[in-house]
Amino acid sequence: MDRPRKPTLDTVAGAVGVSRATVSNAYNRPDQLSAALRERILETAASMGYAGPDPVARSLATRHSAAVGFMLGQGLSASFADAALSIVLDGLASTVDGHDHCLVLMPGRDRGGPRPETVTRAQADVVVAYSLPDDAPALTAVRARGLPMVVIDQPVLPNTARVEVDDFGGARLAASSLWGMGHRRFGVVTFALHPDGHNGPVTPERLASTSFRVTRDRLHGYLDVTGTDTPVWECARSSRELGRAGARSLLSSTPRPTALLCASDELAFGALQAVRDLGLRVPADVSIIGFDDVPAAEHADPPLTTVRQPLAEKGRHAGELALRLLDGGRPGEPTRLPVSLVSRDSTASPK
Amino acid sequence: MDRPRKPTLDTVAGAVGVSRATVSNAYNRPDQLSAALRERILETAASMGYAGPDPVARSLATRHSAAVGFMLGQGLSASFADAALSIVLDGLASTVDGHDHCLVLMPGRDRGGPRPETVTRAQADVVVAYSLPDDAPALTAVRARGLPMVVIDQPVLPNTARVEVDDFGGARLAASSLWGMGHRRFGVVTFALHPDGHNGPVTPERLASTSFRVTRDRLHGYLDVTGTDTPVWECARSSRELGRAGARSLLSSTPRPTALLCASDELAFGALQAVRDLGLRVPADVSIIGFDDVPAAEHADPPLTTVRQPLAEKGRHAGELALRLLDGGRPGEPTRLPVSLVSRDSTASPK
DNA sequence: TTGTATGCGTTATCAA
DNA sequence: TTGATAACGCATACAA
Repeated sequence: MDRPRKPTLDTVAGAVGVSRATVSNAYNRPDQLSAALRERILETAASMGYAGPDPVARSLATRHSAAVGFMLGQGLSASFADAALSIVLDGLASTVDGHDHCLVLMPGRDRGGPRPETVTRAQADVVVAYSLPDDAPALTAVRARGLPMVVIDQPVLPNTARVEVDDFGGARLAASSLWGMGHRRFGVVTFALHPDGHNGPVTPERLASTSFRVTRDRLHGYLDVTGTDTPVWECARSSRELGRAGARSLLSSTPRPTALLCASDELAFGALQAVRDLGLRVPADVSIIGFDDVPAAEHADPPLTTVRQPLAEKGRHAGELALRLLDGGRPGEPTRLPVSLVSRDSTASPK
Repeated sequence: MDRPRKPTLDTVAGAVGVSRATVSNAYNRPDQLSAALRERILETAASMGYAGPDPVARSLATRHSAAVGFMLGQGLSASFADAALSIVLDGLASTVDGHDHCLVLMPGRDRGGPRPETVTRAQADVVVAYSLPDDAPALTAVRARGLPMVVIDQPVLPNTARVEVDDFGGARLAASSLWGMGHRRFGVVTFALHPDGHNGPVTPERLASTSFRVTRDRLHGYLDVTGTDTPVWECARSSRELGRAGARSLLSSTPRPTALLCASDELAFGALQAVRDLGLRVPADVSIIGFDDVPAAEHADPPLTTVRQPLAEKGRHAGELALRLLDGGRPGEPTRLPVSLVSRDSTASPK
């Protein structure tokens, strides 16, 4: 009743009448043996139901698993609305897959990233950390294993490869454009300052101790031009729904802001909806500006003015960095990808 | 200049003055040695920078890699635009992570699923296939490796574990509800019938040879009620934008349909937008109905009437099934999760 | 062009 | 409670 044991290199070697090494070469170094022999080996291997060298055994022998780990701050469903993550991940996955590497997912459990045990047990040669809080335990676990790491966006770690964008500059760009149009009363809708699930107005104390660099930089970029007394609403996640609620709250204050600066497009989409909810119009009554330039921004109603960052490029570059680290490359200086303002129809001069 | 070799079980065993087996037990079978010794081992291990047993070596010895592979039909960016995938994936990831298993991503390259080589080299004990076309090469690769597999939704494979919903029944439910309200002129917006990237009206020939079971069932469920002469528009992917374009086309025919049946919520969101584009109103001028009941459906403008399927549950169940297969369980009969109609404000009787 | 020998870092069986 | 020892399935210098 016990099924036949799976064939191994040895099995097929025996069947063909050659040594194990030769069969191994047939798969990994075709130039090391005659085409005829190779053909014969592959054929009988197939007929025996041998699907090629076992990946795990190969990994042990070569001492690399041909996999890159991907750690993210939240669960997958929390990020379902966040197109930015999807695009980055897609860029990363393509790059990695193109070099015959797998992507091992390590989603965040609590809000602070993956469990340390998950990291400890994952078979990966290198890890890409996506937008983790400064003190994520998973980071310590990666260090403990001595795995090379590249971080996307945050946190800022000494001597660690990183790819990021100029969040401060981008935010400043957005705010300046609004200021230049004549806006003087602003509201800011931001995503999390801390991984504690808070939704609501931001107090100065909370602002002073953010544990997300990206949030910090974008916020400071905005406030740098609008003034530190600008009301800020914090959303626990970057979601349309939370953005809608935040914007609604901001817009119900008197005097009403004439422009809303949003830390992400997703939040801005919510803000767009909030303006509609209140019977107002964009940009006639309220200007809305986003950050990221996800594909939907162009098709929003009205098309969203936003700060463009090269998302796919970010993922691709992180992948290349990771692969280079595997090749013994040094972390080097962080790569800073360019941002730019994309002016569409959600902003205009105030009446 | 060569860095010191990483410590192994042997290294710490030597340092503590015990055998390799004992150190192994310290990590895997705490009850097999005295607490004191264990403590001492763990301590010196930490001081030597040993982060625990190497995952790859462990996998070779135990003969399972503690990872489940996840194959999907498209690239990540295309798929993640669809909240349904994210939610399913989240359910799967939680389940799997809760049992100390990793998730290895195998995104589709071409439209037919992951590359076979990707599957061949992936370290996973079991694979879950998400909504692949009937003839995906990746499926053959999984078979060749003799890996157990559970498929979500499609394709239907003999003797293979599967979790699905009653797509035909759900679609019928939706159409019947509209019919009951008095609608007689319908349009259908569907996602891909074939993995060939086609966008446009569906001919009877194309309809007759769909390679996606889910599409087939939902479509037939709709047409079963509305009649086979109902115009159908096919979108290459389930995206808001494509749905918008399709709906716009359908709505510009004369006489205009009074109701649009969409194969997914994402397509329905696009349809909602299309109605607005044309200066019409939902549901006064056109009724819209979706499928899935993603979270955004409830917050759409207006809130979307749709067919609810338990997405997270689908992912969780697939995860449990996969884990059970690993435990030597038999595939068993496919699990069919229930669907139900959620009536909200995007449907009403025609004027 | 092919074969031999050894190492990769564990787990697991069995004996002490 | 602890320690030898044999798998696990493969890659790779090196020798033939």
